[in-house]
Amino acid sequence: MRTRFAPSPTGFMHIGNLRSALFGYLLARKMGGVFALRIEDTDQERLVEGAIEKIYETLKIAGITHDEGPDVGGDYGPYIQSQRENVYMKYARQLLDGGFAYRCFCDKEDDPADCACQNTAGDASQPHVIRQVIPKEGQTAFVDEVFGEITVNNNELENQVLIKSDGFPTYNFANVVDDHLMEITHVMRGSEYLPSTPKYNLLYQAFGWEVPTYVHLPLILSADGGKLSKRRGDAFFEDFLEQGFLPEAIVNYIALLGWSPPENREIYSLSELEQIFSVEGLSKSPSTFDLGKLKWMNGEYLKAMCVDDFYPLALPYLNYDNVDKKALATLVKDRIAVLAEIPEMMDFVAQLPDYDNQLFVNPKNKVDEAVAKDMLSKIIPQIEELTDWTAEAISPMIKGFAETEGIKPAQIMWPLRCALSGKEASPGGATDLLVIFGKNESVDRIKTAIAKL
RNA sequence: GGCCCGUUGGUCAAGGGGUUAAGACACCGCCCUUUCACGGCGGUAACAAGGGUUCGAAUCCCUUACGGGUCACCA
Repeated sequence: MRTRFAPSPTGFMHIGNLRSALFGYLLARKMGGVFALRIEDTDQERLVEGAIEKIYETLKIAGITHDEGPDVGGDYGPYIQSQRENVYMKYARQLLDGGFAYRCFCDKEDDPADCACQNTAGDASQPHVIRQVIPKEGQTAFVDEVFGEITVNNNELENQVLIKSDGFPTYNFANVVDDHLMEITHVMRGSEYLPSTPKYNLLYQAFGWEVPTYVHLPLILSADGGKLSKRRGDAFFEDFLEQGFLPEAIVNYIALLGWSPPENREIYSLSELEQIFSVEGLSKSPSTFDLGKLKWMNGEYLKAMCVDDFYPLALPYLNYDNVDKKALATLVKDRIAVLAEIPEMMDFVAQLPDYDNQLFVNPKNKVDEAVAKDMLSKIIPQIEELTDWTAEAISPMIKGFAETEGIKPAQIMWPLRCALSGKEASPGGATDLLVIFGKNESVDRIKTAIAKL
């Protein structure tokens, strides 16, 4: 049992492609088979420098490891199509000899339907392409594991180009030849290939090769019903990494797009997916990429992490001096869905925002501006006296203050938190913020509040 | 336009002749709470439409509508 991922090195990793890779990988792992990587670089015009390395890198980040490929070797190499040119020519000649293909000397613009090349010998030294002979009549049918039996009339099919005039094979040809030569048993790809699959079947037939099992995957659409696009930043794996999504969360999420697990659960590690994946769970209808749900899932992964693992991830977003960054990370870990939310959530740390006094008004906690001013003024001496600046010491101090003043703890907690953060919402309460800011900064901010009030 | 495929709440989706039609995200409400959040509890919300077949249809068939894919010397 062998599957493959066959991307073109054209730049970034499209989410749809990544999912194809993932499902091919999962199926191979589940069945104890082999997952191969093949680079389809037969379009010389679309080559992008460094794109192959990018593919290796992306798969690695996603945790999708291949057993065979250009970088890791294997018995079916080379795994880069541009290095297999002679292979394709050999098989093209075989088709030529068998009458399954012909040399076509027409211009690109000409309609191959009424081209006479099929019946003339032509001069092989002249520029030309090699086309597949498609029967004019009859039907071609194939069975797809997801979509079932699909039949098309041969007259819908074109005499497609197999070898381009530059000598390189087309995807249509190279794909069939390589899948056979590499003994790929399960072909997984997006459903956009469904309509052209009959042509590939005809090729297999012409060669007398066994047809692989087809597993076509439903498309992934964007929120507006169209395709995922580069412009809106939802098309590429890299886009999401940049936005601070965890690779594990992205992989988990896309696994659930067009596939559903046998049990009623959604959070799965890659290795768990490897255990339970099956083509039965694949659906036919296209699914919409929901950023909101991805965010939720990412948040779940963040919450499940321990602080020590989370800290290095959060560090790039915590550019603050004179504060315990790990304490900040702890505060923020369970409150965000995406790492990129950190700066906005933490902006009050570097600089106290210019807030309105209305901030202090909180009827539920029985706090108004007067109460706030009064309580803050009264607690300052106690704060200044405190020598042990830890949560263990600060918390009882505040509670004790509330007791002697005969107020609810919230009546001092709320003003403190507002004074320290200057925001309606902040990660952590008064105690957390006091600890983080330290005595001097805390007192400064509280005095600022009193002055304003 | 031809051909192919699809259609269960706003989204992901289970269910494939008899179900009060799961669950999740989002949304709303309540509770908890030293804010927000987290967490807990609850709620709104769906079988595209019309015909069949059947004792019985979200499930099977047909038609229509809508959506998508594809018709390259791109993959």
